[in-house]
Amino acid sequence: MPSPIRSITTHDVARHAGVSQATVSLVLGGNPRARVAAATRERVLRSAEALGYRPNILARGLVRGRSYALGVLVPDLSNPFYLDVVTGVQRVAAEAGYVVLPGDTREVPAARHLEALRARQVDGLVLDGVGAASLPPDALSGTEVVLVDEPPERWPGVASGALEAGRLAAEHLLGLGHRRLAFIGPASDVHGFRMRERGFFRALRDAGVEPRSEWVRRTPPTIAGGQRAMRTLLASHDRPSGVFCANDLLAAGALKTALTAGLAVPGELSLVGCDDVELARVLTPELTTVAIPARELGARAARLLLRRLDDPAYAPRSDRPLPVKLVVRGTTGAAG
Amino acid sequence: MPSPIRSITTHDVARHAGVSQATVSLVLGGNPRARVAAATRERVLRSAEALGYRPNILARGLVRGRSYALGVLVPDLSNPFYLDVVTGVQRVAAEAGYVVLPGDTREVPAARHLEALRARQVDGLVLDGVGAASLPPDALSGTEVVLVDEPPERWPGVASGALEAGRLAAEHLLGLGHRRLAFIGPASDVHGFRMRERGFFRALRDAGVEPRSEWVRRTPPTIAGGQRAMRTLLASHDRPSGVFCANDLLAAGALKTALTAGLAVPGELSLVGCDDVELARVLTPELTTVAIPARELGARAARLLLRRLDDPAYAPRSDRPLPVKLVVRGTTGAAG
DNA sequence: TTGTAAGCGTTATCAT
DNA sequence: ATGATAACGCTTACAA
Repeated sequence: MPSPIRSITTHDVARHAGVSQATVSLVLGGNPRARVAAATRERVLRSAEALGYRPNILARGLVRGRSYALGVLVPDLSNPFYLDVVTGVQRVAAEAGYVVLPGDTREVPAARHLEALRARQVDGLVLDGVGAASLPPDALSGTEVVLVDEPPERWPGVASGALEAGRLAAEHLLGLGHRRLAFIGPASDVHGFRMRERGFFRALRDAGVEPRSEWVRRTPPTIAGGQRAMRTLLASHDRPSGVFCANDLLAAGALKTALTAGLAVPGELSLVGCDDVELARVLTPELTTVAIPARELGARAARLLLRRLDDPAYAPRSDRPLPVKLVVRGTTGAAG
Repeated sequence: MPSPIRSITTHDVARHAGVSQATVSLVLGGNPRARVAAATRERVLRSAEALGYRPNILARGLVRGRSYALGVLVPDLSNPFYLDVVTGVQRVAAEAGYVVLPGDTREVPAARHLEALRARQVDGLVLDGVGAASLPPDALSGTEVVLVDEPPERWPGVASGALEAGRLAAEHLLGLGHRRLAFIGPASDVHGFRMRERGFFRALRDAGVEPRSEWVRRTPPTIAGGQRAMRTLLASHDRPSGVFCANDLLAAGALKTALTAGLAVPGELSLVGCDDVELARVLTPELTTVAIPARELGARAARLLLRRLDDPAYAPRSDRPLPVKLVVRGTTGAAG
């Protein structure tokens, strides 16, 4: 049974224009080196217009061996940061005629997403924060892959200055006179988070500040996680005076808990987030954070992926991470 | 030129199993009334497994006249409410083997999205808050459409209790003794917003409270919009004591501005939002709001759409809107 | 310059 | 119960 309302095909246009179906394809297929008489082309174009012809991208894909679809996997689409990455991919992809299928691994494991994307013949994959290394061996074989903020070992990737982000946060807090510094971040081995953490502690050590293990709180990188972690930090009789949170969601949760507990922020506690999502400016006081260019990260990933789709041998020359920037707002102040 | 890495097809499996390609399709196609000898079926299954066969959904779609893809259009994906609606659609769609192509009309107009989705042969469309009525005449023709929170005139739809939401907000504020009530909402003619507004004002009038026109602030339904509107409200020497915001983003912005201006919330100003997105519980004080079941709204829309795909004549019997619920938190208190 | 024909991977209708 | 065979809508040699 054919589709209920059959849409206009090249055959219809051909009949209407009095030419062969192949000629229609030549004219409408956007093939640059298609040589068709101006008069014929005109006629075909007019017929297509008149009938309201729309090419069937699926059929085109079938013969070209391309689906013109890209998969994007992130850990949590409800985190505005990842959503922005996806949006960046989307924008670039759309310009090239690609559609993007976003997926998030909160409820469905990455491997299952990959399975589904593969059945859909996606031409390429962008993976951010899903730990490509710990995936089933050939979950990624046969598809072009670009990684975001992961070590570019087996696959090419784009990166933000995660190490630098951690360092900036540390130096800002140190510069304000803080020495009693805590860190809140996920326990997962997501490379981007690891680097933020490493940058932070490296800067501390460089300044001769030895981190205390009880001030390193591991928790899911969500608002709820931030609240829990801050509750623990406040429960100890020996409180830190400054905290770096591995992302803004954690920071938002931490801030909430601190304020609810009656702490003055930044009077008694300074807080630095990371990402600079819109939420950061809605909080009161506004969140000091490190801005990561999420959209640009996604856009870059998409550009790299699209290039490699055309030329699998293409390797980016500059692996330089995207610049990050400290944004000082209201949650940080001089140490008591 | 075929795709670089040709994947396993039914032909490969057929060769491997020593049967015809058609038989493979019969076994693997999931056709319930396919009668194949148990031994043959077993052999085919084993071969498919061995070769790692994955059906090509695009090819299947081509012959079935289905793409197994659904489009979802919302005004703003960065609004967690709409993201939740999309997530709801996604979950249901995925279970039925459909993929969803989300689009947002912030940068690209709905008509252009529709154009692209149509070229991709999407089987159906879910539209939320994009004003289906004001689209080009045949932008939606030839596709199954389900509307969310719009008047179900030409197309079937699902709805939340938007009218009720406005009423709940009003009655809550009235119950707290507020009489000087303002409203912040978008100027656009998005039906859902209109209903929330109507419900609010209707309840006011029912209570004998006449709304003041200078306390009706129109602004884009975003955080920035909420800030602007609240700034205007505060600038007038005659301030309202309670405000209903058409969504939580507006409320978050309004709260921020009020707090920054030094107002006590809820001491001097009570604030009610709408949607109950996660953000509502991160703010300090936590936002009183009306919970709308966004995910369920999306899930319902998807279920309706999928049903109609199988049976275009199907019309839902119960149009009952999804229940909404007032969630009293910290931004509302008794009138001074 | 244009038309014919093969084929992309699948489903589905036939014969066998 | 299984195997040819003809679509699905398109692209792309190759022939005319």
